[in-house]
Amino acid sequence: MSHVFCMVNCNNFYVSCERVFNPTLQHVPVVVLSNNDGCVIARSNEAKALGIAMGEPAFLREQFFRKHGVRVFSSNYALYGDMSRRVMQTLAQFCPSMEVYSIDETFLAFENPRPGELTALGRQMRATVRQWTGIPVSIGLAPTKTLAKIANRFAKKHPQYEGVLDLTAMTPAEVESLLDRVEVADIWGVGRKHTRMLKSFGIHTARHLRDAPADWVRKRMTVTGLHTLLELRGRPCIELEDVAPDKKAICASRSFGKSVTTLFELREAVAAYVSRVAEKLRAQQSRAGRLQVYILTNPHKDVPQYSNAMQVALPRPTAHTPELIAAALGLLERLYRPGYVYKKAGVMATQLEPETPRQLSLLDPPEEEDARRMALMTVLDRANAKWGRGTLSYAAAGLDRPWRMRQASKSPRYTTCWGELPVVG
DNA sequence: TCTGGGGTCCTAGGACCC
DNA sequence: TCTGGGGTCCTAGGACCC
Repeated sequence: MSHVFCMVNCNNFYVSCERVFNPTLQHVPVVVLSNNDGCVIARSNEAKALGIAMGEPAFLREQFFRKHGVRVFSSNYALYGDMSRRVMQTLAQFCPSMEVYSIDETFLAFENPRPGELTALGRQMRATVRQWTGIPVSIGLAPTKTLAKIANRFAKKHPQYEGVLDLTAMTPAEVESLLDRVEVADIWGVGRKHTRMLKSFGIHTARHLRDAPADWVRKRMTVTGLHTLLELRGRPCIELEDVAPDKKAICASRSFGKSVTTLFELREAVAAYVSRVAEKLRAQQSRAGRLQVYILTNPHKDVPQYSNAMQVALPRPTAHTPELIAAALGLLERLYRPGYVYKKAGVMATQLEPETPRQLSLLDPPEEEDARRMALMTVLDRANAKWGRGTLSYAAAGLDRPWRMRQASKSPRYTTCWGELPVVG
């Protein structure tokens, strides 16, 4: 049995989501900013053509945006998350094995396809997603995930492929000349450090890496680098993760929208983040054995710097918000130093373990207390799911939250909020 | 006074991903 | 005024045990 991996990637996903609900954004430069309106994290083709780079700080480009009529949006994750779900549901109809890899990417695995059949199927998938969701996608097919990613890039970048490229339908010589045109930096799994290292040894393209000695790569780039090399040779090492494994760490962190100096404000922020972590723990039916809190000043600014983290083993694994808030605030008291301007705080839960199902009849008193507390958490989660995040929250997390992130240019939550539905007429 | 080896578990740090 | 957030995996090294 052999299968062909398929990578489906949404083109300029966040921008495409904005365009679905706002036709005036077609054919003009559009960018979407990160949380806190910090830097550029999505660009339309027109914005790319203007030379706007991924990750550029937005405040350095404000003049430029105005001058070139660039339409700027804060990120709207309620919208993008919902659109992503629609795209994935559409794709799932074409293939039983699917791994949703990120908000805008998914792998599919086709078993024993007939030669050449997948290009046509890819075209059909692409047209269907476009028609049902409004989102344009590109599709790459190959014998390994790493090669499917490469095929996907070509499908997206070169219009002659009409959005679909199947490496299994090409000759070895054709694949080779394609790998000649891929820089090592653009290979999935090769980052900045390894790029610099490889180039210093004269390895510049995917073909060079494919043909490098395996044991040398193993030594220099660990076993993950070896897997990349083997996958470039067409030997699958990275399997499809059909069922998403439980997360091993869950965190929540944010930069502040305004400067924060007092312990009071930090307490509110940390309590809010830890509430979020607790929700995620319960959503995965896990409890945390350890909790970490960190705070830091703005490393980009020329001000006195302080950054520190502390963690604690919890008395018992828990997903109970008040217990976690108490632990986090205890850590914060010890971390806090007055006299600094804080920019960011974060909370991370680790040593997660599954919430064990309990038999009600066998409860001893402490477990009964535990069950009662978790029942309250369930009520809270249901209310927040139904009426929106933050409907019920702990007072420790603050009310007006002046430290909240900035989102000056957010579009409506067109699809997930009754009050923000687009009006036709 | 000086001297082992083998194994496990945990954490920190680095590299990577989107 | 102003530079994102949330994860994974691998390895080295320390602590501890026999």
